[in-house]
Amino acid sequence: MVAMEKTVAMEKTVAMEKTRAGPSGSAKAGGPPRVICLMGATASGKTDLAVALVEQANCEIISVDSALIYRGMDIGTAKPDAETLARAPHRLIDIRDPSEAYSAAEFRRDVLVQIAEIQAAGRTPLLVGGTMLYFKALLEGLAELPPSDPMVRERLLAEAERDGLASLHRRLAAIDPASARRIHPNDPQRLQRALEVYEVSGCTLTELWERQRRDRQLPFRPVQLCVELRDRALLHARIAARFELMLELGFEAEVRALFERGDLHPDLPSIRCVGYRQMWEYLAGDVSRDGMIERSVVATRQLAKRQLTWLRRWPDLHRVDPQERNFIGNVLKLLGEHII
RNA sequence: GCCCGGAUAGCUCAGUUGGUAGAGCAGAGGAUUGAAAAUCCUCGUGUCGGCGGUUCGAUUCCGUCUCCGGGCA
Repeated sequence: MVAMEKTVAMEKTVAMEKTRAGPSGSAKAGGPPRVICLMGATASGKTDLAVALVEQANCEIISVDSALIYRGMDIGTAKPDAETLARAPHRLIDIRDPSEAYSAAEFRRDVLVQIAEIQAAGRTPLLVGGTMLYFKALLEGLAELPPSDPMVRERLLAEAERDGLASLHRRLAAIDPASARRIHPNDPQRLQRALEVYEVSGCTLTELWERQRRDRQLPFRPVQLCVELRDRALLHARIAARFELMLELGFEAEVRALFERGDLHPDLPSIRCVGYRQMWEYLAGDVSRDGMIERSVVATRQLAKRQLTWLRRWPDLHRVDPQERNFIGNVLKLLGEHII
């Protein structure tokens, strides 16, 4: 009887790990330490909540955001201001120059180091952000693949321009039919990546994915929270208001400084960020100021929508709405059940 | 007041030699493995401004009214 219970409990644990280690069960005694994952669409109030948590619990923030990594990109990324950062320091912000690239794999490597450091100091890591692929890379791992290769990418891009995307897709179908079936012929980025992996490693993406270990144990157990405004119209209103505020805070001058550096261009991941891309077009004289504002707000709404698509089917998520009364108190209570 | 244009999807507009209409954008849903704030996929019934007339049939032609531009007084 006792043995059976033990077996059931073990199976439960294994199942939990497979589904990204859900927060069910008591976390206080034993087991790997907790980390808090705080997710949510842009402009839904993640930062405010994170700062409040830092002030009321023994935790330390790590940013999970592909735009906050860039130095000199502060206003348009809604990076917390200096005063906020002094109160609630964020790790993994300002770690790249806008001319540089970053990746989910680099994030995974970096974030594991930061988590270990915070835990060694006796605190709970508080991961906050909206880059859902980064959260996924951390929680589920990535296959061992070669990093991107700028030379190969350039060659593939030239090939696509010369012979068309269909040609790339045909070539992929010949070497890796499974990937070709999965990747839409109009998706230049994934087509390029699949071919790049093959050219660099000699192995197909499909082969390398199959070698991926899915039963990896995380060195922590996540409590996953999602800040979600249930009213979409309210989210849209907040997005529009926030962009106006960014303009008042000097967003145009911020992008102009990048524009005038001379070494940056609109194909860079940094300049493709929401708002920066549109302000760049305005500075280049391609759209009017009103057009820039409209397109920036639209792009932000579309970003939020894509984030919500990730979140909608995300497992083991505690959803909290900043509109509810005693919002922070409720979150603290929820976390208290798992951590404190 | 007169003349000329407009009025069609949330927006900008195309179109129907008379058989009740379709693009782009927006929006919604989805995908997402080293660019991810990226990249890609799917989704289009709307008194065709109102009223009347001609017609088997009008969003289309005619009349009239309303509104919006522009011009002339």
